[in-house]
Amino acid sequence: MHHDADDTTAAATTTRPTLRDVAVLARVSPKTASRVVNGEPGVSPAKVSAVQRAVAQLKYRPNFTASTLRRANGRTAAIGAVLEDVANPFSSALHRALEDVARERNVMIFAGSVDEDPLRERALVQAFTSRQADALVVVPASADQAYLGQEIAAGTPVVFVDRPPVGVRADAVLADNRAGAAAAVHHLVAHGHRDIAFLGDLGTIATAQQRLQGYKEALSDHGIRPDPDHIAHDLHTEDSARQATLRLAAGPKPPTAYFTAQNLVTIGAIRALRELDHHHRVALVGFDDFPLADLLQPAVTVVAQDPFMMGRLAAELVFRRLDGERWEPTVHVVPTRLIPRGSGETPGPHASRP
Amino acid sequence: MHHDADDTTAAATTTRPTLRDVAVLARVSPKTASRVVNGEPGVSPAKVSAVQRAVAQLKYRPNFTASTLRRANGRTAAIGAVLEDVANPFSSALHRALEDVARERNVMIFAGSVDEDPLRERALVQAFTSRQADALVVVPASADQAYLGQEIAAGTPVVFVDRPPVGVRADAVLADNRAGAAAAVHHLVAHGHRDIAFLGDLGTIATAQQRLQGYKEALSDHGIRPDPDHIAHDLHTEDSARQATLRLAAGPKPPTAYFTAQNLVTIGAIRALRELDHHHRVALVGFDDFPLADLLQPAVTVVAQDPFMMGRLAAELVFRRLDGERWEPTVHVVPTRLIPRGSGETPGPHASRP
DNA sequence: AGCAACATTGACAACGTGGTCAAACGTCGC
DNA sequence: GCGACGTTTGACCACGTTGTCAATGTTGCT
Repeated sequence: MHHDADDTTAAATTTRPTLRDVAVLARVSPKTASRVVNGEPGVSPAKVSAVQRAVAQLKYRPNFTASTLRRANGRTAAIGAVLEDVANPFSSALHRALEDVARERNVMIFAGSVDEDPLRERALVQAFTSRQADALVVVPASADQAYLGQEIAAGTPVVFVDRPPVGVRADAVLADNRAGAAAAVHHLVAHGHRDIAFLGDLGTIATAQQRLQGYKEALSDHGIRPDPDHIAHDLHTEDSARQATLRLAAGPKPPTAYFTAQNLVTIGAIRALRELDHHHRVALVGFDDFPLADLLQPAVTVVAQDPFMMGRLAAELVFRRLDGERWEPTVHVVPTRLIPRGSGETPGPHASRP
Repeated sequence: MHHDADDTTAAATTTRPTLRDVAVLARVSPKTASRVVNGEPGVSPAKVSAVQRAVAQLKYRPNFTASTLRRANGRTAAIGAVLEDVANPFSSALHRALEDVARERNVMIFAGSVDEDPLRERALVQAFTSRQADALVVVPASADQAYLGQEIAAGTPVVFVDRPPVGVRADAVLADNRAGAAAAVHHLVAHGHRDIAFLGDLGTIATAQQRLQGYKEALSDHGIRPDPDHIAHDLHTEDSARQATLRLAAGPKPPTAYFTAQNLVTIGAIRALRELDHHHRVALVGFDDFPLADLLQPAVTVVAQDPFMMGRLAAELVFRRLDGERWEPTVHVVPTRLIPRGSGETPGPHASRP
């Protein structure tokens, strides 16, 4: 007997029963016990039930990690998600979408927050790979992900989400940031605005750059030269966005419209406009939708991404690769959708019908 | 040589290098390679650097799961979080707090969503334990968690969060639902309300029951008999809350104030009151804070929980147990805080100063 | 020189499981 | 009664790693 036979009161620290214990109790070999536990055919009914009784009696649960070590494919049925911040709505929607697809295949998710720290990104990737995650889904924060090259070469599916890979070839699922930003600007111009401010996240983030590019291109489509004084970068918190907005609004020639290129930036700008009581005369379009945007006054016009769709797509790419499908790394662009709700339709000085 | 020597182009499917490969390349025994990788003392500088060179050349990464299997304590440095829904703000704040504490100890988090499905809860617990999670943090959805008894007896720390354990003794971190709900009702009464509706989540959820209890107790403290027609249960979506609110407001004697006992319920009620244009004459206090509550008009008075604190506390309990500390299972109650913002201060018919 | 004390190293086994393969058993046909 | 065949079973080892312990090499001391 491996365990102290103490059926009534559990000992202070009982060690978990193993397949050996089951085998001993059922008077079969460990291998036969293994067969029964895994439902393999070719075991006599008598032994099957003996093993099942032993399993029930000992409350045996297989050690999946040990089994992984031994099994042919070596899959851990876990995938790692390297996210920006598990608590932010975009990341957590992504996370949930991954989970929903993974759940169908009994695959679990490891998730971690990077907080835009490249070192943290590497640490997480390292932690997930050393735990033998079957695949990685990464929202990169670093400038270069060449360090992932060996993982990808070793056959681990890696899918980038929201931001393209740099220094390595891999699948990517990206929002159409340029087009979305351009759509926002076209929308504002169509409502009579020409002095449109750009408030953006950290310049190091690829999506921030693309949104700025879309903004500039759309302006130039209308023959408008962007005013450098109306462009604010590196706003990574609500409050820095708020202060930038206050600064712009207090300037010599305040913008009549704002394109806020990220979630928190949008909210910070709204706070500032409220404080100034400008929120009903200045237009605003935000990039990325957020809960309750439709309940604010005015309701907030946004360029919505679809994080849920992006996560689902990323997960599907992961599983197709895990299923053995092969293809050249591809970028999948998920379109954005402009949702007019009010704040983006405030007429500007050049509105056709004033 | 274990690997095909192909340094320039990676083969289609290279197998990951193992400690054996490192040892062979460095011309040492696997054990010595292991010592170097783990920074153990007592290895000559020459071999240390030989092994380090081999590690770098092969880009060797330890297989943490194999190491776990062999090591004395058998820790996987991962804990499982059984949450309501990784994408909802309460769960994801909890998740983030767990991560922040765990990160200091290089422990990763497995997270999964239960969606109030008891079967899913068991499946997740099973998945985490079969992957040898060192500990579990559980927001239970089932009626009875006796099935966790063996895990706890086997020494796996299990901490319940938000909802108390049933059928098993374990640490729990709970919000003070009763007191919080009572505070909301006292607040509304103090502002002149007596017809206060209760809108609650699924009656199966312990917190919903406790909030209802706090509501009733507070009313009776003021000598008010709760009106059964003003109590609505089992509102688990925004829209069901919205419809319930519309129903109540259309009733013969509509309430002058609402206590909405959960996040989505609060938002659904707000939508309904907006539709009816009652939002400025009816009072509302919600249980659980949410982003932008202060930006709505009126800003929403809430009884705020502190999910971040709850997660942090739960994680600390987990790690103290993992560090070998022992104590009787304890319930930790985290206080709530009423944040007056406007919607809860709308004066009622019995306001002292009309 | 001789021996003890210490530092370094590797052989071996084991963690819990499953793949491989041969042994043991029964069954059938002739 | 014998060989061929199919079914059931377990012995053995390996997955990648590390704990144990003995073997080897080195140093210092008398």
